[in-house]
Amino acid sequence: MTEESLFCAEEQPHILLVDDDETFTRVMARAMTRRGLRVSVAGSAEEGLEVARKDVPDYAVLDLKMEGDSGLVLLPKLLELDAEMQVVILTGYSSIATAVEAIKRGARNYLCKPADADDVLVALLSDRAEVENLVPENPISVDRLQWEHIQRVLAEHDGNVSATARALGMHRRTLQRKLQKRPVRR
Amino acid sequence: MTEESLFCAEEQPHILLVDDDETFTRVMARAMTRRGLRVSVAGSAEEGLEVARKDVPDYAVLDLKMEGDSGLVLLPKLLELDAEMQVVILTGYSSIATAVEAIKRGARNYLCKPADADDVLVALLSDRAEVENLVPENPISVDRLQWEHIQRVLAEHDGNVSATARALGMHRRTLQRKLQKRPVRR
DNA sequence: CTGCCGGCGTGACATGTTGTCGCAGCATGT
DNA sequence: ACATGCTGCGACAACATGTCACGCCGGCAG
Repeated sequence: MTEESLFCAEEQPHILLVDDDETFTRVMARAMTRRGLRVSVAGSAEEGLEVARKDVPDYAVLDLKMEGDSGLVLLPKLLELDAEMQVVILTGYSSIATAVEAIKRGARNYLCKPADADDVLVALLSDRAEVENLVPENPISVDRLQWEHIQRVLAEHDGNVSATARALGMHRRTLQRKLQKRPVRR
Repeated sequence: MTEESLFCAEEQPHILLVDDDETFTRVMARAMTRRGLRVSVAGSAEEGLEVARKDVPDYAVLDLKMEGDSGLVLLPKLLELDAEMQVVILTGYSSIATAVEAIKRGARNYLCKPADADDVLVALLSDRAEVENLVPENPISVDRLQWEHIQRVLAEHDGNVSATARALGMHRRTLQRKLQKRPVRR
């Protein structure tokens, strides 16, 4: 995909970016503008909802871990405004548990940072995910497995860190440190 | 959860297990039977579809990586037989991409091996009435999960420590040390 | 209002675990 | 005989964890 405008000016699509990482939204907004979209930006889920209410977007890109509500909370609220809205979740703290939840709540796709504007557009626009050349060659790594398990148990405990640590028989301090780190890929 | 039957005999639910790992299906089938389900087993996606056509199950557990078609191919075909069927994907080769695809194709949930019968039941039944009865569930500890995963991959590589370490992206020395320790309980 | 409790975030430090390198012994195939 | 690959193990620095401790916040009973 090129950086040329993909859309004609008359029907410029409107995309909403919601992320508390300002560097990310600035770069992504610029890239999206260059590709011919009209961009709105919000730094939190609450702000994102406000913006979307005033000017309903066609597309949205949401982060998961933000101050206040997570993108998973915002997602169904956006779809209430417009059930046809195409929403992707884009986060550095990706896990299978949150991916499953995001798709169940109506997300179009789920991406891991780092991802560029083209990745996002493909995720938003591609009609059907290609067939499954996507089954990995190797089994999941132990670190990744641990991350996925922690995320799952954490979700089961509604995000309660202390309860999760108790359930896993692990020290709360240790769990906190693991959660602060980014997930390992593969 | 106990190993007591969760269901009354008159309305014994029917569950289909599809996995080419015979050890897995044997153990899982036994655990499911003990919990009061009627179990069918298939060793491939094609065989699973055949079995399901003759006797449509209420639940299904599908592996991803199998000889022939993947569980992702079987999934929509099963839902054609009965749109109400509750299906989970359970695999050692898990990834966010396949998780997203599985949910889009109508899976109820997506789990990483190793997972036990209780994990599967929770994934199948969560948000339903039955889950209330089996809530006092204790998640497996991270250490135990890691041990079981290592054993699984080790078996897949015929006990080759070096190959296993490579597949898991972990240092051979570290794997050796982990293997010398005894399995953690709980 | 106030004290108590539980959850959350953080610092500090001793101890345990891992990554990394190296070496030697054993099989296997050329 | 040689190359290759797997295994076991010692050593040590880098990193992760368990543990204790403190302060902050929000809910709730007294």
